[in-house]
Amino acid sequence: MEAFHLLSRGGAKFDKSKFKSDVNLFNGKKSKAANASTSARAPEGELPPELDFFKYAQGGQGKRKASEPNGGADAKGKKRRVEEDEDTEDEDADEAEQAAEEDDPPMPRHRVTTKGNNVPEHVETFEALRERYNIPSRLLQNIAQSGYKRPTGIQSHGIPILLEHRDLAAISPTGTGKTLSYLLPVMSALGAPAASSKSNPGSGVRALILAPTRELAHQIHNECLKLAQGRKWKIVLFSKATAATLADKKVREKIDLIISTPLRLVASLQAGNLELNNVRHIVLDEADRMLDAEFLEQVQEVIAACTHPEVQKAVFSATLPANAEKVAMSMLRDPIRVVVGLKDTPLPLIAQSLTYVADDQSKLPTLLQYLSQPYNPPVLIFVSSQPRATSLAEELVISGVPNVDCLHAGMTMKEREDAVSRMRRGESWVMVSTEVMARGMDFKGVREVINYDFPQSVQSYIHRIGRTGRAGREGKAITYFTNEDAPFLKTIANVLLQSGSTVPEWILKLPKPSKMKRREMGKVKRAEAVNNARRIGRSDAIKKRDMVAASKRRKAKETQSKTDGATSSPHADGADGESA
DNA sequence: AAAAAAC
Repeated sequence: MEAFHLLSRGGAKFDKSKFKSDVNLFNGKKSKAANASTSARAPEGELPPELDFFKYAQGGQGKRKASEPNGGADAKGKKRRVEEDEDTEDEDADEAEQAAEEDDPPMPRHRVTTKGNNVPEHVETFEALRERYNIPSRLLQNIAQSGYKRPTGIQSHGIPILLEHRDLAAISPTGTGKTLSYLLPVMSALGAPAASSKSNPGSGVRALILAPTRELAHQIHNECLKLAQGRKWKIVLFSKATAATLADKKVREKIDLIISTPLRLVASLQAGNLELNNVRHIVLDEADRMLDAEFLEQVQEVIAACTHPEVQKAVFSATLPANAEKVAMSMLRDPIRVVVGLKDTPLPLIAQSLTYVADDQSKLPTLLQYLSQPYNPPVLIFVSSQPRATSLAEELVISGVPNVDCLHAGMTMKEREDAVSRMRRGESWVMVSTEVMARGMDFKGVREVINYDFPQSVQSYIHRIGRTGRAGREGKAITYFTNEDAPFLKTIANVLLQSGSTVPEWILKLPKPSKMKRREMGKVKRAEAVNNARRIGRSDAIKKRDMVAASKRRKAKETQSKTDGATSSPHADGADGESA
């Protein structure tokens, strides 16, 4: 483990300034290319995709099915719909300068469709919001300072809806500024800080934002702090530590806004340490994820605790499958539904491809080969489990790949945070991760995503590759597939087609496997997974290292009673614990 | 259809 950290961080190898200039070079080139392709495509009018678009957008649900047939038929460039989007959702606090230097990529507009009663008119500029809704000018200032210039599609439509206190289901592609779409209205409605109105018993937590991972909650919190500059609101990123302070009622009464993962909040509710009866705004980010089986109960419990009659609810996501949408709509009151671009379709800005790799063993050589040639760092690599993330990262380090990092939820909070910061600072060239990183995370610099392990759903695919191509930048996504992935290959291939990437003929000719067949193959896959898929490569080097580590641990245990906290790397055992 | 994440 220590070897891993040393190697991957290896000071000598990492030449930051060089990296930076590479990045700049890339940016310059790319934005020109993006401009060119935009202007080339848009004016030509590409009728077929446009027509397709309207068909789907107006039809509402079930588009995926409808799209499959012609996806196969007209193939290729045809399916490339209008360029959409983009905005400037930026990231994180420490990224302000980076944003400044990268400046504005082209911002093609998305088609937007809305459905619902009395839909408020959209705005073209942030200034228009002040005229119409009288939102605090300090907030507008902070928005400008954070580098936001023009509202994106979801912002110009979603913000007025939320400012008029309507419930909203918003579907907008990855990297198109959803975060600001809900933060601005919520913060605009927040009013005076709870701490300042002691006489008012109706203060306390007035807004709640729920996200599926700690990392995403943290990122939202950062964004929130930027918008809140100059105000005295107490904006809390919920964690074990902050939850512990809530035993004191005075502390919780001063909170204005909470950003949290659901379970954390449920724990505090059940402990009787939190009142949500004055919450006026609830936002579910990554809504389809928040409403799937594992989270639904928790989310419902939180929502049930928000008993104020005027509570406004909003759900946001880049994907919203029909069943999730049903659940979402049933929670909302007289909702408005806004769809930007094509539902469940990635951005055309992302150049996607599929790579055949026969079987699991063939993946590592393929990846090493890829990384031995010039690529655009940072690359984000997705695998299907924590142990696979750990061992793939180790294999890469051992193979001499520079600046390799790893991030999964089995790591300690500190390790996770450190990994994210390295990523944000541009120090990671190759980041190996699990689904934790698949949703919402906004690393502007990510130019390439590799699905080392095949994604388990269309939604997962869309979100994973959506880590690149953000805010109008171009991106590249490669997906490895093995024979075992065959049953799900065609579904993903159709997603590629829909978003303007090309797919080899033979894949399109694959029959759609029957449900039974899929189930059968699923079984085989699972059985094999149990047998061999925990670790990636199992090189001799790693085996040896593991044995050494194991014996060290044994020794450490024996002497533990004496030396206790003195071990140099308490976290190493945890992260490496699965090595058995 | 299934793992990851949430604590």
